[in-house]
Amino acid sequence: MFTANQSSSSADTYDCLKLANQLCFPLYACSREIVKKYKPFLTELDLTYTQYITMMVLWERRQMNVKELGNYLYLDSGTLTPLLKKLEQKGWINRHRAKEDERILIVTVTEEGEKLKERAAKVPGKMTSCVNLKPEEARELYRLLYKILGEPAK
Amino acid sequence: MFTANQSSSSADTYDCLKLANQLCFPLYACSREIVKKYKPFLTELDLTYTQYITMMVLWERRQMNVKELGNYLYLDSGTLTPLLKKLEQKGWINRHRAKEDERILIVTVTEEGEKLKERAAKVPGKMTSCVNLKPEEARELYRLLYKILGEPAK
DNA sequence: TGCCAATTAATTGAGTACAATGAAAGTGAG
DNA sequence: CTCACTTTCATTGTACTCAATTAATTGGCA
Repeated sequence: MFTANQSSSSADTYDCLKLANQLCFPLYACSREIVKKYKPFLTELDLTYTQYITMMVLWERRQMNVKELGNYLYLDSGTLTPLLKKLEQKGWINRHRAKEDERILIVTVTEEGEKLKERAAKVPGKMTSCVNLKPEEARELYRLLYKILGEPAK
Repeated sequence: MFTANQSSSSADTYDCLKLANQLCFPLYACSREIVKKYKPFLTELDLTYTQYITMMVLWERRQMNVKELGNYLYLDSGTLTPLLKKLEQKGWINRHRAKEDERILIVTVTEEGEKLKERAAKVPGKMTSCVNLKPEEARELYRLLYKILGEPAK
């Protein structure tokens, strides 16, 4: 069920095409609005949102290759390759090929990157006030989104 | 509350930075995954997702200016101007200035655009099988997303 | 061993997103 | 009336996003 039908008493042939009946649209709009709210906090750290979540995975795992990163973030090398080059330029990560398999590019966090983590730790707290959901609503939203993504929400 | 804390027995200083604790991330990933699922159906109509939701608003209202469109879609002229020019090229809309106020650009749907609507009406149904939420879950998701967007879910 | 299919990143091209700036058209207080 | 201010859209530049293609490397198998 991907159109959010509310009980329509007067059914139009094209009701299914009304923006208000789409579930995909608030998802799309909401995602962009949230990213926009992050922007001022991330700009302070010289990070874009995509760079931020990439660093987030790397801070947690210290070392990953491009394919693993892509699986975590639902991004492909077309997005990640230039993004990782930028993070390398900024001095937060290193990129080098695996000796045992030259196809694989390994990404690691530098010391500078670790320092950035300390500053970034303040970002999630600052976002708290930006969304007016009750804790149980946030948990339910989290569950539903991961259900769509086809992964157990743990 | 914008980090989706699950009861953490062993608290790490940096737990707040774990991807799994973010609510923004599944929102961002989910939005892109859904758009990706639309792609084959929309490609058939020679539409991108953003063009699709733009046409959706126009099919409903027949006539709108750029500012109104932007308010509906949470997009600005930087995105809409080139997009509308493309839709005009394809012959589905017309763009012309309002006589009473030359600043305002009015967008209307052409006859060809109306024909496209008939073909597009099949898209929402095709998406149905792509998301495995129960109807009440879809409604709840819809409500929560519009709560974040700061609008009543009607 | 040598070749072929699979794997992994990088590249390319089209299309968004969006902040910042620009330009033209209205508006309104003095 | 007029000039500063606002509104509206267009433009510019940076950064994704992703499908499709390319290139290098590896592993399997005849």
